[in-house]
Amino acid sequence: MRPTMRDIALRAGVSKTTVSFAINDPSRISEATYARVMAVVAELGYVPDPVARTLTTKRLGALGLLLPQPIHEALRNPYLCEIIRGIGRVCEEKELSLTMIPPIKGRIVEAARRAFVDGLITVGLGPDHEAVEFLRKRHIPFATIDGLESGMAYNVGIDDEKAACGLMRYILERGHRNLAILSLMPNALSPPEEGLSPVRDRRLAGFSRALSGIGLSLGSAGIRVIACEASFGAGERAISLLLAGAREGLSAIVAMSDAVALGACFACKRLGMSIPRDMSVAGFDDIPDALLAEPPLTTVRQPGVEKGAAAATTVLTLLAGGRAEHCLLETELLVRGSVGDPSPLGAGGRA
Amino acid sequence: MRPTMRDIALRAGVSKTTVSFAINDPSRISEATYARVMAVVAELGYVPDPVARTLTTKRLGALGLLLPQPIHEALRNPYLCEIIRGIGRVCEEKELSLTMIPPIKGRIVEAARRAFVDGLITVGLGPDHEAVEFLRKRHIPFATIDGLESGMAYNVGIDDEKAACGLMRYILERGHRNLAILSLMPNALSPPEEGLSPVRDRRLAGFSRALSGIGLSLGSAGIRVIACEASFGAGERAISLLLAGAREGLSAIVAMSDAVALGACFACKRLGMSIPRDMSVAGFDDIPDALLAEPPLTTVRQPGVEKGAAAATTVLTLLAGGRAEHCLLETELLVRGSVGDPSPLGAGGRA
DNA sequence: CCGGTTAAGCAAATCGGTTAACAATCGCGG
DNA sequence: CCGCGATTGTTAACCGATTTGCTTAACCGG
Repeated sequence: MRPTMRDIALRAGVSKTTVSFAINDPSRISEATYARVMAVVAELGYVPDPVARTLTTKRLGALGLLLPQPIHEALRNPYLCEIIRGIGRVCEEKELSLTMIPPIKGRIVEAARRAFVDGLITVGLGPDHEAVEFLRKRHIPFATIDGLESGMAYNVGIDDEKAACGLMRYILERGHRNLAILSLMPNALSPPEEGLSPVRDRRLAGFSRALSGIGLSLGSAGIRVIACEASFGAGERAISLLLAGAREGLSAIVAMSDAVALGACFACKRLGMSIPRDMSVAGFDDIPDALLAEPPLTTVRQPGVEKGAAAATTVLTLLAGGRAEHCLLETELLVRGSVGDPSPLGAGGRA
Repeated sequence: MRPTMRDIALRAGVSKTTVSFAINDPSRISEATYARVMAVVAELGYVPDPVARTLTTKRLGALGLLLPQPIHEALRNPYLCEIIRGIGRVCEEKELSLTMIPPIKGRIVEAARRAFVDGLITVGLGPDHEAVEFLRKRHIPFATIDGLESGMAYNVGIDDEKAACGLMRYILERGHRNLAILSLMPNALSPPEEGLSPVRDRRLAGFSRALSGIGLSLGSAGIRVIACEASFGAGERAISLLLAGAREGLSAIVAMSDAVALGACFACKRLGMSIPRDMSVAGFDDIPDALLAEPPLTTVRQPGVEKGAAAATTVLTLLAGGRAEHCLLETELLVRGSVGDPSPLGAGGRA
């Protein structure tokens, strides 16, 4: 069995306290004793049990990320990876580890309960989500990413409404009137009580505002809103399915995530279409692949890494007893090659 | 402050023991008492402290992944993401969380020390790595991925030598004689004592064997071996640098990872070359992007997700006291579009 | 009415550390 | 040679749970 402090103390002929001092504060004991204790420590290969230590110090040395989906799916989402990388960068600096906490039995709050961490970060959860409520009640330091700004939780995000509106305006300015909007799922794995995605709602609102600028709405003819999981595969399937039916003049696809948009591109290409000649596609996030795609994807850049880093910093501030605040990051419309003019083909197909 | 078991006991007018029973084994107490206790539990929002519980139960409910690099860099590596996804899938099933543990002060073993986990998984560490030795000494259940098969640790991997040899044979059969091999760094962040990468060494051995089949070696004229971090950016830089000098007849680039290969492709394209007409590129791993690239990347598929899952399963087996064994997974040469015949241009340049 | 089960609840030990409070020893100035 | 502070080490309480025995009371058949 693994040696404990008692074993060391016994073998070195000192008390547990002395061993503890040798390890945590050598200045408290004589050099000779220190040497003797450490010799035994080395001999038995003793390492203090981090768990036991935690009981009194109250520090685990870990930050937790409450994932909205199973790890297996979450890491397929490049945008989420960016966020994790940002959190990781901060953890790195503070010598913390990062625990990814998937929902248990589909419930995030259940996962939050058993978390072995000093602080938590959530993604996509509004202030009335049961998990957020739980964290507040338990006074666990935490920050939300892509949640809602409220008195209930410190949030890190962007102005989704404005960004989405800007993107849609651009699409409309290019002349597109016949669109498929690939929205997000309410929440990948959510039973109703898990609450809806604040991000999705605000982006839809942004789209809506842009549309209303030219007298259209999300319900207008020619505007389809399709809920779609945030993954390449989901985007591909959604568009394949859509185009398998009548194309009905569709000239542009606007997705709420780049992963979905790239999936859509893939589906289009497989059907022999050329982008942006036969179909325009726009995304959201600016994941690394967006730039590498051919043509490079027109999208809204949002700083994923910075989001993660800001959230982690917020949690650490809270942990240190400091006063935190909401954080709103900048976005930018990146006009690249995937959006063109409405194709004559598309227009023709409509008739 | 967060309520403890004592608080509940006091308020419910029972002993701590009774509260513990109410939570862990209600059958041990009367229904009336159970109800009373749980009412107080609900009222105060009590949740047992997982850390304290662990002290006696010895189960943390978490698996740890010892990363060879900081999280920030590690997650940029799609292949590593695949591995993590595989581990995640297993964690999911067992309701465990997954802790990503970056090196501390550049030392993996230091990170292993403070890990709050039931079992660990390492990536790319040989049996003589100090971290692996530490884990053995401490009898922590663990498995290595891409390590070496040995009596010291259960390993999950592929036959790197054979796979690399197969890939190189194919390249040589297509007629290429003037190559750049993008090898891996000894280890992204390793001081010498961190040990070299077993994977790299065996793949080089495989390349070497294939080359020797036609009378060449890694040291022959026309064969360059360039160490390169396992990332898109590193591959891009390495090739940009290489091609900035004289091209010297180079007709093919063989990388040890797809990320690097894709970076190399990008660099080539930016210089106006067409793949595979002007330059052939082959990778290793078969990450999702490999198939999506244009042209799709010729590569060696190795099952990243399965690797992770197998390693996690191994650790769980060990944890349950069972007997584990090494796991050697299958690879497959995927001939796609990125490798062609040596270009006349390349051949000409050599003169 | 009695001995023997069973059920319900509790006190105390334990897990492996940290830390406050205190005791013993030493050195040194006065 | 006394007394005081600094140095070194120890004892014991504590962190928040689990778990082993033990006690008490209720119940049951004979």
